[in-house]
Amino acid sequence: MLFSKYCEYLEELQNESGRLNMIETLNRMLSELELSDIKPAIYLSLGSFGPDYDKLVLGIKDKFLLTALSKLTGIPGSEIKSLYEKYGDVGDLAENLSTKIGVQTRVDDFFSDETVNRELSLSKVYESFSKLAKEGLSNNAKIEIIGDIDSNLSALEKKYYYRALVGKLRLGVKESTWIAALAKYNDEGDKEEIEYAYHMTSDIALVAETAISNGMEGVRALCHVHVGTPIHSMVAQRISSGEELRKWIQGEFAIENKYDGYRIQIHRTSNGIVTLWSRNQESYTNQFPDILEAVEKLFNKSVVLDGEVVAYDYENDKVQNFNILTQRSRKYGIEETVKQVPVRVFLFDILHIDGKDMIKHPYLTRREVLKKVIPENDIMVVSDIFRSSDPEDADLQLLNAKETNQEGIMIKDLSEEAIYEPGKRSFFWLKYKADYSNNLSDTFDLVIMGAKHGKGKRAGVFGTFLMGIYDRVQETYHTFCYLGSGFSEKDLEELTAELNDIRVEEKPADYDSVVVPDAWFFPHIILEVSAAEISDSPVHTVRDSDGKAYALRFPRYTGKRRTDKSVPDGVTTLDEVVEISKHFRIGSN
DNA sequence: GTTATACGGTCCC
DNA sequence: CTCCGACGCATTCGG
DNA sequence: CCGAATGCGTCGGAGGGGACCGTATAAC
Repeated sequence: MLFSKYCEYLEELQNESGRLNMIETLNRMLSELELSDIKPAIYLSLGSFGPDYDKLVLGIKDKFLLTALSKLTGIPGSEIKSLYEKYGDVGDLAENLSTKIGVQTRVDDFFSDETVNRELSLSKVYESFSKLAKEGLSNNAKIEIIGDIDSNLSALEKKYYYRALVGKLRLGVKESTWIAALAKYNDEGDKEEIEYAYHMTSDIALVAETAISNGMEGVRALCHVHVGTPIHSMVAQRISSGEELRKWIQGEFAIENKYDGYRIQIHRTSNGIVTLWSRNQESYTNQFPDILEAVEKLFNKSVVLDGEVVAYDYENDKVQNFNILTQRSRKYGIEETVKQVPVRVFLFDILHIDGKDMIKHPYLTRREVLKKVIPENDIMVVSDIFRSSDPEDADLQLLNAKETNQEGIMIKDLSEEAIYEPGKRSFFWLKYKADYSNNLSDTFDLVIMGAKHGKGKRAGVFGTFLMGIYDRVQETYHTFCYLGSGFSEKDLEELTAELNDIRVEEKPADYDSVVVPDAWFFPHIILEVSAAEISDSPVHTVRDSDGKAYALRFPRYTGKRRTDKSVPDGVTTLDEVVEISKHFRIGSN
């Protein structure tokens, strides 16, 4: 298929509303694709370049493309930047730049008369992305590659080419859309089976190719655990009160600690090859040689395990703060960091053992098998459960979790139906965190200091705000976090209009900020903000007397505009933050 | 020429 | 990770 | 009784902090 034809389909999707129409369009596209084009067509439509566990990473996002476009078109960077503020999308920007310089292009075409030969195929364009993913390319080399493709594209093609480069097609097409389309594509198509095959292989394009070349029989053959290939993890539905759990779980349930670490899936093939995988099917195999070694030592069967890895202080028997663990995600100096940041894996599930899938068994059965399989050792332990049938226990355990600085609790259905549901946000598992519950969460009254322009559906309004607290001693404002979650579209429109009236050219003298937003404002608007914890910050400027800086983790607008409070007295103070930071923390340091 | 810093990108939550 | 909004599907409401 | 209204769950795409990595550039 020609890239131009492919883009016409994308444009159609862009203009459609309603999932059913999109599915119909995707099916027309499918029927026209060569078999060899199916994978590129699907990966690209998702803004990706391969299955998650083995995809190309370009290292290109909007900021880079703005400088690239400036160099390619000769338009000054400042002008490109202000146009980007307007469009909020690099694809839309590239499309419109191209019509802007279209006159010159057409003159060139007139003399070269190669318009026909210039039509690029979908596969050709797709191949070009692998050139960009090569390591050690200079930025100029990348721009050259992009320019080579760009010069052969129409305005419409540019729109989707540039969107693909940043991995955001903004079409409303994701894996589940393709699953629905594939189910419709073939009369026998069973949506459940296609979805299941996808969750077991983590590769929607493989499932599509299989469905089209081998039919449902081929798809069914994919529906099992492939040891060595990551499976989509089951994740929990959230609840905000103990009694809410009765909506989903009728009988007995298990309460577990919710560990604040990385989700990890551990695979060992029958011939002893161990691989480790993240929640999003990225490899952890190189990151955790300590876990790798333990698995190699402890098992002699094929096995797939599910758990959470945390940084662990073995001396004091304490789970450490999440940010300590993140030091383990590195490419260099791994051996030293293994010693500096020891970890422990809390296992809570087993998906496969010795040639048999465990997925369809109830939780207690899976746990029994898991316990039997894990030998006594330090680094890999089976997480404890507390069995109960009383929702009040959930509230009690959550209180206890908050007291002991834990993230929250997990509640798991113990009925016979409660199987492992790969890839699902399942109601068999519920997560219950203090910051979901109104009476247990802390809030802050922060003042808007600055803002950045929104992108995509937030183009034209401010999309995120720089929020600050007030220091009564120094009489200065310090940045505490950016805030972009929790706003309705109306909120953003109103705030944008209001803020434009109090916008100032320069950063006010009493603002202490390292980060630089697109716009600065007089301190005036106060918003209520809630968060999960206070973390140490390398960029924000809320500092205690030791000079340690803080920021909010998972900040969101509660919807409460504090018009009842005024600046600066109504703004949360430095002293208050320092006080709250002592207990508003998950794990130990 | 070498080292330090800035900036953007990718991934975890 | 959190949140909003659009959509699809099921159930209830009201003429 | 049936179309309209409402409720609920799902999905996609906005947005957050932080550690690390790679490239470019400034400083030495």
